[in-house]
Amino acid sequence: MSILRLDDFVPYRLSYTSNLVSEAIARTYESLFGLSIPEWRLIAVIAEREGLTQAAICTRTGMDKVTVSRAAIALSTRSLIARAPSTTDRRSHDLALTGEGRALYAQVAPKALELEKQIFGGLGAEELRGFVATLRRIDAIVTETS
Amino acid sequence: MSILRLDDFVPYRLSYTSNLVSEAIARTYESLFGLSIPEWRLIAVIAEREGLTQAAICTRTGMDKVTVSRAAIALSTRSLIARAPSTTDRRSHDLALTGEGRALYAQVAPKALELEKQIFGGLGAEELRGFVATLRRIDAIVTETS
DNA sequence: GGGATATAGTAACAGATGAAACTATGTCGC
DNA sequence: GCGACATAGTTTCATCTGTTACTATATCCC
Repeated sequence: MSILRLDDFVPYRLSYTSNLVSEAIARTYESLFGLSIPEWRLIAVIAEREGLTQAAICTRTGMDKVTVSRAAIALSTRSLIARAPSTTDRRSHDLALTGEGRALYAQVAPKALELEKQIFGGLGAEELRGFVATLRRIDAIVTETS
Repeated sequence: MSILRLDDFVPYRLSYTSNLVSEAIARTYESLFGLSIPEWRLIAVIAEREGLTQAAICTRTGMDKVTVSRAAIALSTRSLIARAPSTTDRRSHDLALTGEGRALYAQVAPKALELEKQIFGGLGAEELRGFVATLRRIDAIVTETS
């Protein structure tokens, strides 16, 4: 680690692999369901927990509020989510899946898990657990550093 | 891995962490040296091996040829790299660092290693080795799959 | 309760990114 | 050696992304 070879430079490797995976997944979501990655993420988090506001989604997922806003508008236009003005704070909207949205989720979720398995299933269970644990540790380091 | 929670979804975790790291690094390169990530990568690979063509850089780094072209033009404009028309193929240019480019590299490289250490040094040596090995394994899986 | 400040969300702008079209050169097969 | 196809690199364009500015509502504190 004391001389610089780009090919061994960890930030580079991380970005490289992440792009590879993201591209593969984005292509699939786009072609099968017409969803961008942010849109898919919104659907996924809302499915887990109805009634989230956009701001809540931002803090949960680290997405930018503009990205979330755009995704929410797009999904709402396609009637996949409903936006009810929050009763307690009229600035925010509570987001929920519509019937249509839930139906789509029921299709996307298994496909997502299948993709995950296709890509990461080749790793041993132990290796995968360690990998994800390391990712979370890196998150913590970067977050507290900056 | 059989029910979908976004927070445990590996492609999501990977992308999340990679973005965190990339942003931190991009900020540093930009503010200290006025370099974008693609520009920095070009400098790094050319420093390792003078005389690469743009196409060679594309295959090595997985960057898009347009990205490489733009970075090469920008670096050339700043006189950080020189582009000599290849003697064997007049379509391609052999890229090399100028004195100025080498001087910049001499500043950037230690900073890059320092950043790497700051972020990844907190992991155990064994953990880090395993992490990078897993990244490479994922590359192989995704590449052969698609 | 009313002015200063913060927050939710959107809009407008600016920069980055990649696909597709294009130019110039090279290679192959005949 | 010449027509067909491939490759290096740039330009164009359409899209995505984030920063900044703005509107509307909420909160704080005197």
